[in-house]
Amino acid sequence: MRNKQPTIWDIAIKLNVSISTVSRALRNAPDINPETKKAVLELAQELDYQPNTIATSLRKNKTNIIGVMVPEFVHAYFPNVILGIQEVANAEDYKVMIMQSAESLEIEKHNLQAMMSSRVEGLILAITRETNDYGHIISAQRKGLPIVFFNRIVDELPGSKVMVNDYQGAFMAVEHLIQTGCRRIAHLAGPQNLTIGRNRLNGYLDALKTYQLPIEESLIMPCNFEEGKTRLYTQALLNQTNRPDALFAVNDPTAIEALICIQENGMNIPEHISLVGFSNAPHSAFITPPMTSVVQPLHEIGRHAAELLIRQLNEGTHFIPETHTLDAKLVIRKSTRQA
Amino acid sequence: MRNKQPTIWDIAIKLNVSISTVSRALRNAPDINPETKKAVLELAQELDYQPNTIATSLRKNKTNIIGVMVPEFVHAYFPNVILGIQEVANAEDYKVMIMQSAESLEIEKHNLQAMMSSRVEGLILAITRETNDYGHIISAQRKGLPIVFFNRIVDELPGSKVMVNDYQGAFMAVEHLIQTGCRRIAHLAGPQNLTIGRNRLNGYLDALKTYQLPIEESLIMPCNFEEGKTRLYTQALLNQTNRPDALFAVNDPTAIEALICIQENGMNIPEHISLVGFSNAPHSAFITPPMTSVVQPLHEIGRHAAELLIRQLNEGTHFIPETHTLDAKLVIRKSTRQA
DNA sequence: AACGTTATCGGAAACGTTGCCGAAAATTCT
DNA sequence: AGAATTTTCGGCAACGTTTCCGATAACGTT
Repeated sequence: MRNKQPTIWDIAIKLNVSISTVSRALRNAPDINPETKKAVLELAQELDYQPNTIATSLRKNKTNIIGVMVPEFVHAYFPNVILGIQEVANAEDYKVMIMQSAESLEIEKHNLQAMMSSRVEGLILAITRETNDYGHIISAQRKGLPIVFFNRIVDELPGSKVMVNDYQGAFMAVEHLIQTGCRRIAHLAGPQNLTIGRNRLNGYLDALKTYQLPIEESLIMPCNFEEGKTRLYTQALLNQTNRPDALFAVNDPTAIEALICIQENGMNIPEHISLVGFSNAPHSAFITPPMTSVVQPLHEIGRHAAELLIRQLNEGTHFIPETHTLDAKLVIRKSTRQA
Repeated sequence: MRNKQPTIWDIAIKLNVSISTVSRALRNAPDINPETKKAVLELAQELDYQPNTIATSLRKNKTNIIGVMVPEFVHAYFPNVILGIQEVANAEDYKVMIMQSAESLEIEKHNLQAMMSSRVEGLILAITRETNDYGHIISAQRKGLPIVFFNRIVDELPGSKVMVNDYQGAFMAVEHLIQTGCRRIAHLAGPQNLTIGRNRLNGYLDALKTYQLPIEESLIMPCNFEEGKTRLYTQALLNQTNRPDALFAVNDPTAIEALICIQENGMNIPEHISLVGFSNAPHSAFITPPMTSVVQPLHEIGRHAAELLIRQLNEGTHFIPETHTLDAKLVIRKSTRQA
C-alpha cells in the first residue's frame, strides 16, 4: 500500500543532473552551483522529499539514535526523566528510542539486543529491580556501547551515572522540621542494605547532630518499604508516652501510610505532628493535607544523562565516565508547620 | 569509539562460505545444508552477532516500525495506551517508535517529518490540542502512510479511529450527579474543535435535558485543557451568587485543578460541592477525597489501535478504515455524594 | 598559444543485507 | 553407464545515500 517516497534519483532525473549533484545540493556541500542548488531544493520541496534516514544511517554508519530503557512508564517518574532526555537529545539532533522492560530481566535482555540490532549509538538505562546478573550489560559495553545509568545504580558497572543526593535531601527535610519547632523527630527508615536507605538515614542523623538534638534509637523505625509494617511502627510511635512531634519518612508511600494512621488516631497534621515524605512521584501534592516532601529534579536527571551520553559519543574513547549527583529540593506544603 | 559489530561477512570469511549462505542460515531458508547452518548459527552465537536492521530495512524496504505520537506522556493516560500498543506490536514483531508533540503543532509537524524520514510503516496518532490545520497529516496519508487516530479524533480525516464513548461516559457522570441530588451542575469543558470536547459537552447537555434540568450558559466553562485557566473559571463559578452544587470536568487534570481551587476556598467535597472527573489517569483514586471519575479502558484503546494499524499494513489497499468505539465506565468514589 | 586554476559536475564504490539466478555437486532414476 | 533431478551453494544486483576521485569546461596567466 505504501507509495514509494521520492528519492534523490527522482530529483536527479527530472533535473537532468546526477545523484551526486542532488546529494550535494541537499546537504550544504561547497562545490555546487548556487543555481542548480536552488533548483534542486525547490523540486525537493515540491515533491515533499524526505531523505531516507535508513540509507543515510547505513552509508554513514551512524544512526543518530540514542536508546532509553526504563522499567515502566506509567508512573510519573520515568516519563518526566525522559522528557529531560528528549530535550537535550533533540537539540543535539539525536532521536530517542524508548523501550520499557516491565521490571523483567528477560525483557530487558531482549530489548537490549533489539537496541544493539538497531544500532543505537548509546543507551540511557534504569535496570529492573530483578536485574542481579549484569552479563548482557557488560557484553554490550564491551562491544563499545556507551551506557549512562540512572535511578537504579550498580556501583560495580562502569559508565556514567546520574543520581540524586539522598543524604542532602534527608538533611534538608529534617532541618526544616527542626526550624519549624519540632524537637522529637522520628524516622520511618528504609532498608539498610540499599544505599538509598542508608543515605537518607545518615542525612537524618547528621541533621540532628548539627542542631544538637539527641539521637534516640526508639525513634528510628525500620519500615523497610514494607506495606503494613509502617502502620504498626507509626502506631508504636504514637503510643510512646513522650510521643514525637514530627515524622520523616524514607519515601512517599511510607509517608502516606503513616498519614492514614495518624489521622485514624484523631490527630491533626501538622498541628499535632508534622510529616515529611521523600518523593518518587509528584502527586503527593494532591492528598490532604498536601504533603511537604523532598522532590527529585526529574527533568534535570534526564538532561544530565543525555548530556553525559552525548559528550561520550563526541569525545569517544578518551571520555572518562562521570557520576553526577543532583541535589534534591524540599517542597514545603501543608503537612509541616509554618516557619 | 563504537567498535564495529560483526557482519555476515565476518562469519562468511571464517567459515569459508559465501555471505549468501550465511544469510540463508540466519533466516530460515530452505536450501541449506543442516550442517553448515549449524556451523553458522554457532559462530554467530559465539561472536554475539546482531543482524544490522538498518541494512535489512533498506534492502527489504520494510522497517517493521510503527510510529506513535502523543501530545505528552507525563500523565498516566498515554503511557497506558502505549502499553497496550506495545503488547500487540511486539507480538506481531513490530517495534514502536514513540514521540511526543508537547501539545505543539510545530513539533507535531516536525516529528511527523522525522517519522516519514525514518520510514515508519504506519502511525498511531493523538493530535495536539492546537492542531487545527491538517495539511501535514493529509500529505502523509496521501503518500501512503496508514494512520490510526485515537483520543483526539477529527471526523474529516480519513483513517481508522479508536475512541471511547465520550457522550455515554459524560451522560453517566452527570446522571449520577443528578441522582445523588445535585441540581446546579457546572461543566468544565474542553476545546470544542475536538470531538472529545464536543461529545462530553453533549453528554452533559443531554443528561440535563433528560432529567429536565435547565441549561445555563454561565455554568459551562471553556477550560480547554489549559493549565491555569481552570483555576480561574472554577473560582468564577464559586463566586457566583447561586453557586453550583456539582462540577463535571472534561478530564482529570482539569478536575484536580478544580479540586485544589475548591479546597483553597475552604469548601468540602462532596458536602458543599460534588466533583466528577473524566479519567485520563487512574491515580485519581489516590487523591483526597478519592475522585469519582469516568474511566477509560486505556489498555484496550492501545490494543485496538495497534490491531487496526497492523491489519491495515497486512491487508494493504483493500483495507477499509474502521472506527471502534469503546464504552467508558463510571467509577464512584468519594468526591460525589452517596445515592 | 599553451598552460595552470578554479568551479562544477558525473562515475562509481561502499555501507550490510536479501533474493534471484545459475552453477556445481550429489543424488536418484532410466 | 549416462541422463535427469535434487541439494547446496556462490555471484551479483539492488535498496538510497554519501563521498572520493577524476573529468570537463571556462577562465585567467604567462
